[in-house]
Amino acid sequence: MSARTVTVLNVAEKPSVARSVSTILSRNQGFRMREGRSRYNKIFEFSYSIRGQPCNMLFTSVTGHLMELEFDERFRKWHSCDPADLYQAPVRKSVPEDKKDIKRTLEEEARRCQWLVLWLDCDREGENIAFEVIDVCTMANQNLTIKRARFSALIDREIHQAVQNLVEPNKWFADAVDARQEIDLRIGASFTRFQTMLMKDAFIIDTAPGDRNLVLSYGPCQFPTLGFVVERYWEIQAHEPEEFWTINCSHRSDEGLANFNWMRGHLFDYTCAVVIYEMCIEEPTATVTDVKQQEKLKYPPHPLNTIELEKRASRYFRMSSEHTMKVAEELYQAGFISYPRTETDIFSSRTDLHTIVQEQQAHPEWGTYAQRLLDPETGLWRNPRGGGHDDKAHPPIHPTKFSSGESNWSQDHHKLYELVVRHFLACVSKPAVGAETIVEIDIAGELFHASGRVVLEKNYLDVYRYESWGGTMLPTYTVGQQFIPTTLTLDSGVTRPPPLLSEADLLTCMDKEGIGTDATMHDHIKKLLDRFYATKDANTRFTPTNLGEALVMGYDDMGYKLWKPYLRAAMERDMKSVSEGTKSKSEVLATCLQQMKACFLDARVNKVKLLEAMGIFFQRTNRAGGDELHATGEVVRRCGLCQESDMVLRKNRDGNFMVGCLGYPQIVFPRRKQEANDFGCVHEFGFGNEGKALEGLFHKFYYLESECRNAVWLPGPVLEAAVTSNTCNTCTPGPVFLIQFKFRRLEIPPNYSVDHLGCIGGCDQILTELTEICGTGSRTGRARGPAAQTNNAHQSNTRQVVCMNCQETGHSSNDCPSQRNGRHRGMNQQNGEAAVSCSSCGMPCVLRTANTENNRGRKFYSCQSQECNFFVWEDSLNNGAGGRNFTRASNIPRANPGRNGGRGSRGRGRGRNGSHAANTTFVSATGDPVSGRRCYVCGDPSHFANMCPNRGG
DNA sequence: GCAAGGTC
Repeated sequence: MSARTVTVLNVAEKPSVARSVSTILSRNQGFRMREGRSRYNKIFEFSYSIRGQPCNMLFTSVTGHLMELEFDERFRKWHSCDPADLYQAPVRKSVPEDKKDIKRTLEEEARRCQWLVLWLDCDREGENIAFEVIDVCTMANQNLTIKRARFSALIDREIHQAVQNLVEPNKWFADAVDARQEIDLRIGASFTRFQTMLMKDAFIIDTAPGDRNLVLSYGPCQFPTLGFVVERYWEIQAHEPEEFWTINCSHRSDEGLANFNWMRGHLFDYTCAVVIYEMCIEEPTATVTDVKQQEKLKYPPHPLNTIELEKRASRYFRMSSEHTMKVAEELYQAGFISYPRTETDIFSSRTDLHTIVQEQQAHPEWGTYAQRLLDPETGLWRNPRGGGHDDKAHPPIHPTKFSSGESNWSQDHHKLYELVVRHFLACVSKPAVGAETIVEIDIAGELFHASGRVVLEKNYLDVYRYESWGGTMLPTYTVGQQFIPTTLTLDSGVTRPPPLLSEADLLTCMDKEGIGTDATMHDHIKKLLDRFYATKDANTRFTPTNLGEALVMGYDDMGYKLWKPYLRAAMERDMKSVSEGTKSKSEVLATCLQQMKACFLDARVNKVKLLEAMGIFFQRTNRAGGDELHATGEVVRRCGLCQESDMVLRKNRDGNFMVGCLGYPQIVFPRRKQEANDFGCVHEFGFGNEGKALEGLFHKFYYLESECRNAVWLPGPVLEAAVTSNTCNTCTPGPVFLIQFKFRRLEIPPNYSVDHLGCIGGCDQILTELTEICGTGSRTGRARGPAAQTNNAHQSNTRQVVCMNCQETGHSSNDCPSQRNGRHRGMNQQNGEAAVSCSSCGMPCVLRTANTENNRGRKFYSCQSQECNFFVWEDSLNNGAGGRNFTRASNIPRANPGRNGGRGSRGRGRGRNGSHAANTTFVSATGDPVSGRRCYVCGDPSHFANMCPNRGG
């Protein structure tokens, strides 16, 4: 070896890269391979010349991060410190036991070298690993010259270019990761310890039966992932089914059948739909007004990256993302597919796509397609389009070796390899071509359209059998042509809630909000299942468990969005600033940790919210842990209503006090019946009889059998309240224990004392006055999630007030809709607004405001009589609703008059029957009684669901 | 017993 020769230690992020780069750089003379201390990380040796400098190259690798961040020894045990201390506890990086052999290899080789060249992946994590390697190597040899190789693909030109243009390692990139690691560790450990220790002993957590090592973990990625699942679940719970109507038309001719859809889509206003429908059937001749013909293309998917692979495997094969990655990793290790952890969905122009296709020509199933693809005469080839993502490190996932199946492959290996190959062949293929025809017709001024499609060229669809593009033939129509429809029907339907999130949906949410990386998303999803926060059904759809829902609810009640993706997004922005040098690592760490510590301390002060949320779903133990809640409450008196249970003093989640009966239904399950039965719940509140027709669509509610809803709400300004041993001399039946109150000074009139020893038995004038002046702390529940604005089914999970007027939950007697309407009516009369009498029964009508999706804010009059169904839109009285005559329509039974109350409408407004129905008959354009779908409750074609005699009330 | 990120 020449005296001028330097020995260079090269380190890659993984063994495969060390081998690939060594292969490329030693192309002329080859390399020698020898063992290192770690069985996976071999050492490759070869000669090379860097900018004229002869080098003896040693090439080895690590396996991802070499070091781990951890707390100092004395903070590691859970009970060693207050979790809040974890925001300042010293942390240090060290090499864990299972990486010690790699460290020894690096140390030994570094001692022999003059240069260290870092070949870690060119992203922030890679840069951070580079500095871990530098740490280890410089400890062994302080005289090393340190350089970084920048490369974006493992191809000859790129690698040679990288080694001839070595640069300095980027400390900013590494700093960003250091900050991320430290924040993740401190937040994760503090919240996890806090919530686990708080709740594990306080509740019987039957969601995780028999799991003694139950950990209620919190993490900046896993919690927002859970948040997505819970939010969708709440959205479904909050959904109010709304009935709508649509007019359908079909026409059968010699050439076949055409189904025409109403251009208005559907209407929620039944009256309006009927009026239009009647106009159509009175004048049913259809005139063709337009015939459009156009060519449509269906494009193949973009080249495959990790998230797409996971999503498609989940969609096509119901494979979990975690399992997909395991199988993909094995296929990669065996050389059949390219590196499976990649963001890239565009092929580099240097990739030899044709060669990859050529290899697949021998396959019995798709070989012929590959042959056609390579034949220029077919014109099937098309250079792939990218989706705009490039991690600059790895190409899209593609086949790297031909296989018609290996003997050691499982079904899933076969499926996944096939998906990778078919996807690859698809994205180098031409799009499918179809001819689309749209025919528009006019019936009595109403427009309808029908469309048909003929697939002219399947192209990529021939190989990508996971996708289809249905064709429907349409008879020929010409503009001006007239015909009488074969059927013309008014059909009803109901709006449906969105489905539970599927695994593919969840990945989309995470990707969109930047939760996790493509290599870790599946881990976070799996963590939800491992921690018993969510379950996954056979359709890969996720439902939160009671535990998952309670945790999210608890933090939500505190007002924290810790379960939302915002925290992670903010952290990600900070990391970016650090990597760009606009903020320093210490600056970001200081501000972020300060904020998070404040948040942590506040959460701890408000831990009662978490305990209360847990208390909704889980039974308490007698052990320590949320004793702050006074869970059982202090007994004030025997309940005079049920005469079975005690009434106890309680503080609700908003900090308001009440004295409630212990017989109050503690468990309210918006869940499956079986679950309810297990808890002895027999009362069912659902959707009346139509619930049968909607079974599976909506959740019902089950209450405990021996329930008592007796409650006395205390004045809102109560700051503190404690039951004393003094009893009231006047109230019976006794004893009624007196309560020592402390009121908030600013919230009560000046002539009242802040301290008061009071009685809730009815004798206490001061309590009565303060309640009248200041109101109580009762509430009607909150909206959760975007869909919860109108009415929130979720509130049924919380302890609810029972209205003394209508005996329904969801509002107090102060807020009872029936009372409210009464008040409105009074106000209207005071204001001199026109009062309307029912044209059907003569009773006065109440002016109400609609709260349905399509008519929110619109005013309508509704007959006060519960036996009558009359209703009319206010604006239709004034202007005739755009010229249409509604006089007749108002005699037609209304669609959903009680809708303004949502679930609370049961009982009221359900007294309608078919009394008005006889006036309206439904016939097709041909004069026959209409056929097809009608009432969705009983299926009878003679009426709609709103008139169904089977519909409950 | 805690996080998330690498990778085997």
